[in-house]
Amino acid sequence: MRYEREHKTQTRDRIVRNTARKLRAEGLKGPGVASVMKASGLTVGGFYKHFRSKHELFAEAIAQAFSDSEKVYSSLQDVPREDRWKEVVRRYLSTEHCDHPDTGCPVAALAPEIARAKLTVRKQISSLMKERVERWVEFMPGATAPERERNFFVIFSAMAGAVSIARLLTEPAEREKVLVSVRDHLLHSF
Amino acid sequence: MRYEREHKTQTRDRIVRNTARKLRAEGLKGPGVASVMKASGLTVGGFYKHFRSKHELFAEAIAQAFSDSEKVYSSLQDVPREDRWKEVVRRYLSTEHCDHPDTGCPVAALAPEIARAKLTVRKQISSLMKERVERWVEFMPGATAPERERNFFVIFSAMAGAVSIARLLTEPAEREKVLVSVRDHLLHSF
DNA sequence: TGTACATCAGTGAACGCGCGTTCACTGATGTAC
DNA sequence: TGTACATCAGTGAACGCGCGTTCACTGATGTAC
Repeated sequence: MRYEREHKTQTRDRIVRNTARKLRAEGLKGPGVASVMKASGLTVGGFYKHFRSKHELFAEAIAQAFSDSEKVYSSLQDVPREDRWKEVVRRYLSTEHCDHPDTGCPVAALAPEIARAKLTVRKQISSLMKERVERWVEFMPGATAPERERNFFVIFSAMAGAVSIARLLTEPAEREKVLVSVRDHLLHSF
Repeated sequence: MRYEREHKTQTRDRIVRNTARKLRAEGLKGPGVASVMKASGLTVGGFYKHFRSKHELFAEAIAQAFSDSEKVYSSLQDVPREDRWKEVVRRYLSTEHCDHPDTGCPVAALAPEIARAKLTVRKQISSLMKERVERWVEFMPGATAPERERNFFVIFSAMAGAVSIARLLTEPAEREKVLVSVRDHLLHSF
């Protein structure tokens, strides 16, 4: 079977996207090569036609997870500029997000594992984080730019922490209590 | 060689403590049986004289990590009751804590991985978390008990999130900015 | 008091399994003649 | 127009290594006689 021009690129992209989800669901040491290929309807052997190594794929997949989670950004066009951060807080601290790590924020799902990764991966993520800060800071509450940056760190830390903690609790009522407490606090203190 | 009465218990305890540190440093899938035995000056073979399986040890070690991190509690006797939570915030968000995951808070070091663990482990951690809440709530800021509980969730989420995020950044100045921003915010908004 | 035996924490080699990687092969389609 | 060959994404078996677990063995000391 011979394929159309774009076929290989599309397959590669599909593998990266599926891996981005699997990593958030199963952790950095969760999915294996066979598993990510199967998730894309392929078999192990073909893997090295697309990637030099498992690490190459994983690095791309983490980056993909970061840009996935930037999609919220574009879906916020209708919301007034000054209310956008509140909408982000509501969505980030929703039961929906808490229950679906695989399509959610990679920081809440993977931060400690990324912190232990090789320096090259960490550097890459560090700069993705920097980009994220720059993109979001303008929507944050606060009178001056440095103040908005500090508030970004506070809001983002509180949200990521809350979701990480909620996810390790087993009782839905407890999980909800954490999410709601932090959500209410953030929405009322800026 | 035959050993004194307490020898075996002490050895077992030493393995658990070393594993508690290794898990926070290397993650739940980091250290192997050989590695934790070596860290205690022993060889692989003896492992199953102390534990039924690697999972049994790991479950105990996570619990150990939780009770390790409760030691802060007892070192706070000199601090006036109403200032204790501030001292906890300062220590939790210190460079010292950020740079030493292995002796630090297991939530900041392992939360997402624990969230993915087997239900039995998660249930155990869930109840350890509940105990932690109960122990700390009385020192939290707030007029009423429910308010103090909500504030505990906010403060703890923000601290754990900040340290997790700081740890994945590569530049010390950036790490510090996150820690300081969150610390100042928490100390000034309750 | 002396000797043979039991005890048991710890050793180190071996086994089996999962996983990353390699490799010879497949087979449908485009191209050369 | 028809036929032989090249291409190349994908297949599936095999290899090697690490790791959890098992097991026969060690050797120092306590105990029985």
